[in-house]
Amino acid sequence: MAPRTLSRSGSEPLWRQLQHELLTRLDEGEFADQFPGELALAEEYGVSRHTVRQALRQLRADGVVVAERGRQPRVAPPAEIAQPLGALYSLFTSVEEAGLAQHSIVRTFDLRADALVAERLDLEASTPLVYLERLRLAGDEPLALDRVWLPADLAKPLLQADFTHTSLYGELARRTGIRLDHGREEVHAVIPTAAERAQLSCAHDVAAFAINRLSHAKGRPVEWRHTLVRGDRYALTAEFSAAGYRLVSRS
Amino acid sequence: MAPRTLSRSGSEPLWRQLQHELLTRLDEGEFADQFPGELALAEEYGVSRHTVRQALRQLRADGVVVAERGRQPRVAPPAEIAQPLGALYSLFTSVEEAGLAQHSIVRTFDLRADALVAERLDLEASTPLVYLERLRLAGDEPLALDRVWLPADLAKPLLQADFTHTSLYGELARRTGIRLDHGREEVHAVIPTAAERAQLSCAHDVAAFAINRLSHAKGRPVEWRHTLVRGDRYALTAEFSAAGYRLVSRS
DNA sequence: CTCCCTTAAATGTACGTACATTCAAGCTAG
DNA sequence: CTAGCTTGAATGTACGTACATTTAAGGGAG
Repeated sequence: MAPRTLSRSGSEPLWRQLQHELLTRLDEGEFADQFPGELALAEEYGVSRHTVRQALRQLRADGVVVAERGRQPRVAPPAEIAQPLGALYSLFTSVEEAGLAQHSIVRTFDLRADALVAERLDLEASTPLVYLERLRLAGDEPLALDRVWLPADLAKPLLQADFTHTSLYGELARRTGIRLDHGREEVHAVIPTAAERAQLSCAHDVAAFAINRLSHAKGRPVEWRHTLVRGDRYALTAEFSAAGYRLVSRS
Repeated sequence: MAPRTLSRSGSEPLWRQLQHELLTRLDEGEFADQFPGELALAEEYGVSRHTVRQALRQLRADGVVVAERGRQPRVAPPAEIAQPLGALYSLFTSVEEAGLAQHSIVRTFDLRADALVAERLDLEASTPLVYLERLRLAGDEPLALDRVWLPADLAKPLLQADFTHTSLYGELARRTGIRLDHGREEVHAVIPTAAERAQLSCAHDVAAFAINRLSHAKGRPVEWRHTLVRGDRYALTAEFSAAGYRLVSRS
């Protein structure tokens, strides 16, 4: 193994240099099959095991790398369930925990262009987009109206999928390998239009949440979503403390 | 200084025992003025500095204890701004960042009993409560209708305060020393009643957020709050990633 | 009295060692 | 062929040392 060098005279600590080195090599997928052990890294970079442990500490705390006594160290499995956080995730787990069956009615599912959405996805106005419009039911009653746009060059393989029972994020990962890693959402309180009320088959005195979400994968905008949720069937619930703010499923 | 002992035969690592010890002593307020240094702790407990550092690592990462080169180590200032997290905090910082002046009109401010609220606060139905009802304005236009109940035995000193310009949490900390440390809130989408619309002076086609919040301080329920926020003047904005979910002020 | 330098104290970095504990693979005995 | 033992490898814990860096306090020169 070719020994690599770290600057011992620079102002940046050795362990931090090593940490960045490893993050870079991880991003390049170098350790996909196996991650080197502490002693191997210590020898490769010519530093002590103590320094290697300091460099690895944060990577392990962040779950980027998994290490246990006796085990072969490995790169953590790619983020698993962590992606679908947020109000929408909270919504659908809440329904599930309430014991209600969920399924969707696919209203529209095609390729199209939309200048407004394209702009939000940072694309040319005429770029083709995969468009999926679903009515989501929980226990046979409408709960939400869900519209999603994704760039066609990434999401075309999705067109073969049946979204009656499966989740978008699951199919996206399975068919294209794309996993959303971060995003931003806005939650508005609105009064549904007559047309929306009809689709959601809810009374005239019911308000709704309108949730806009822009999600990214590896730095690229990948999903623009607009969801309208009946206000009489759902509430956002959250806990907060010094440790932070966390959405919870209703109990 | 009396040397303290840790179990060297038990299964729990020394550093973890020490960590718990220090947390306990911190809770008892022992280090209010000054926190001992690494060498002092090492000598007091008869362990190496390495072990002390391991024990302190998490306490420092969590911000419980502040340490810097050369400085006297200290216990972190008591949580400062960390308490008022959540949708309401997000709401009012957003308004501030938008450059709008905020003030309140106090509609009601008295002592009363309320069986329903008392139950939520885990109190007897007849327990006297401090009740504060405010109309909150941002830039001279109504933004939210805010109702708060607190146990009178704790919150009586608040009655002397003027809540036209000051925040409840600030006065609570200043006058009673109580700092809320965690809580739970529910955000509903609702259509305001005619009376509420009149108070908020908003159009008939505007929805609203109804936020219920139960806050605790040191394990005791201390605040029940009900806030109605105009949906045309505010949206909840949040970012999410593998690291978690975080409410943000609008940009 | 004030400014600057020295010095002490504290944490940060980095090296070394030793042994304990755990897991997985391989080998051996039955 | 399988069960159980041995062994190697990896991380976890814990000790030690040395020096660098930063801050704050104190003392001395002007």
